[in-house]
Amino acid sequence: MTKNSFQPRRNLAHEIAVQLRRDIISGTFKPGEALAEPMLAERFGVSRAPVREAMIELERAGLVQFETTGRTRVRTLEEKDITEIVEARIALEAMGARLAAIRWTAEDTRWIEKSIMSQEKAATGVKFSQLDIAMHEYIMQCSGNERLVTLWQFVRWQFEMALTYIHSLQQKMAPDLRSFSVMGHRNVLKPLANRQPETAAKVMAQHIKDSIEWYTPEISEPPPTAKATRSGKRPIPAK
Amino acid sequence: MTKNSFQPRRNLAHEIAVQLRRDIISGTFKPGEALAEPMLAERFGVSRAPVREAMIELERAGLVQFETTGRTRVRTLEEKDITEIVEARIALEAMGARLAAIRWTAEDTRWIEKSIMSQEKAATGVKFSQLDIAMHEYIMQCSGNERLVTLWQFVRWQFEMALTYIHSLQQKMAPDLRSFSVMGHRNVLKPLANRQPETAAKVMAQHIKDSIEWYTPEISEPPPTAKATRSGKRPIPAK
DNA sequence: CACGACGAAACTGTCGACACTATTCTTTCT
DNA sequence: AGAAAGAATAGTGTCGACAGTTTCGTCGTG
Repeated sequence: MTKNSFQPRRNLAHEIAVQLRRDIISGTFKPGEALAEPMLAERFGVSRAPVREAMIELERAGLVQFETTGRTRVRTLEEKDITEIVEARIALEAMGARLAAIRWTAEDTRWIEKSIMSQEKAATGVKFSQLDIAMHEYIMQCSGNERLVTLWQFVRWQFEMALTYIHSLQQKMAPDLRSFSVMGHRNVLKPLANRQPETAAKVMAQHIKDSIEWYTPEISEPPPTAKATRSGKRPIPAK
Repeated sequence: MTKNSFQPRRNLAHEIAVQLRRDIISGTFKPGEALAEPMLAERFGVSRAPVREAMIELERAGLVQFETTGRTRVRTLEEKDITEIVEARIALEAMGARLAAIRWTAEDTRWIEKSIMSQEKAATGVKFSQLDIAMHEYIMQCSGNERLVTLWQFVRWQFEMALTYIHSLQQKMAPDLRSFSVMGHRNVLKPLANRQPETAAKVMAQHIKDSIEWYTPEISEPPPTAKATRSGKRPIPAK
């Protein structure tokens, strides 16, 4: 695997961005919710400057959106957004798999096999998703294309946020979904290990398309409107 | 064509980012060159705050890079970078063409035909490239996937920057290169107009791959090292 | 002459302040 | 009571300042 040489600034702003990203993905801040700079500054115990920079970093990751007035809100998630995210994932990961197949090593195979074994043992849907995403990330990095990985990261976080709003994953995972996904992963590994770029691309695209078929029917909860989530000042959780 | 609903903050920072992007793409600031915030603040007649935000926006577009110390430099361009950019373009634009073919309209066909006619009349390589990129952008927006377009924009600016360092484009365009490119565009239009997604994706990928084959042999100038460009305080050009 | 240490200059990260604008609440009039 | 107008509250955009750190230039020494 080729290492990704991208290194973000290691300043306060980045730390806050990481923390805030976690909060958004985990649902602490809900879609449509306003993110006021003074509020966040107090929450993290810093001034507004680093918060502002963190906002920009999150906007680029597609987790928040700026209004024309300058206000920032957590990005809302609708049917169309899921479609877009998946289409973007397919575009990037198909190419990622294609390139990864070219440079694939025996060590990479071992890594994936180990990951698949962990996936089979994952107790919850959440845990499984984490392992799933980690595996996809590994393959992307095997592509050796730093830019492709960077672009993928943006989609990845949006995807993780979407997963939070898919109910079924929050509970114990359906055995058939798990075995289906694992089978998909085995199918992906095969052309990679055999160094068949075109097949790897095709199988990866199909795998992503398939796995989302299992999820989407479950996206029942309509994203709460901004008004609904803002009503009543939510107490600021302790840092 | 579906309109892209993304709207950036319309503040000073964004204006500076746009201007600075132009300066980098046009070669006013050269790869490896340090971009000090006070210097840019003076150049644009603003304080450091908007400049800082502009830097983050440019970093996301891949035009500048942060060092671990916090310094910002114009991103360097090497052989590998061109490869990465092209691979990313293929990934995104193949998917873009695939989706665009689904929603393609007669109006879109007219737009492209008009663009191709302009391309045939373009006097310089630079002008041709602009029309070329505009056409690719149009197709991306026809995909109807806002996220795909956003991701593509990042690669696009890096690609434009790379073009600046391809000498042949700066001069009068070789007739055979032009007719070759135009033919490629006609080939792309066909499956789009016929609404053949898979063919459109394949042809678009091939077209990008082909057109870069014509360029790359010309990338002879090694990117100047940071040291070379920093020697002697370059006078700040008037705004 | 090369090289390392020291001091000066420059740059970044963060903060608090202020003007201006958007939003919310209150009051008044129909 | 409902709507419109105005006041108060909250938030954004930008600035200048300061501490800490890096970088650059210079001087002294082997």
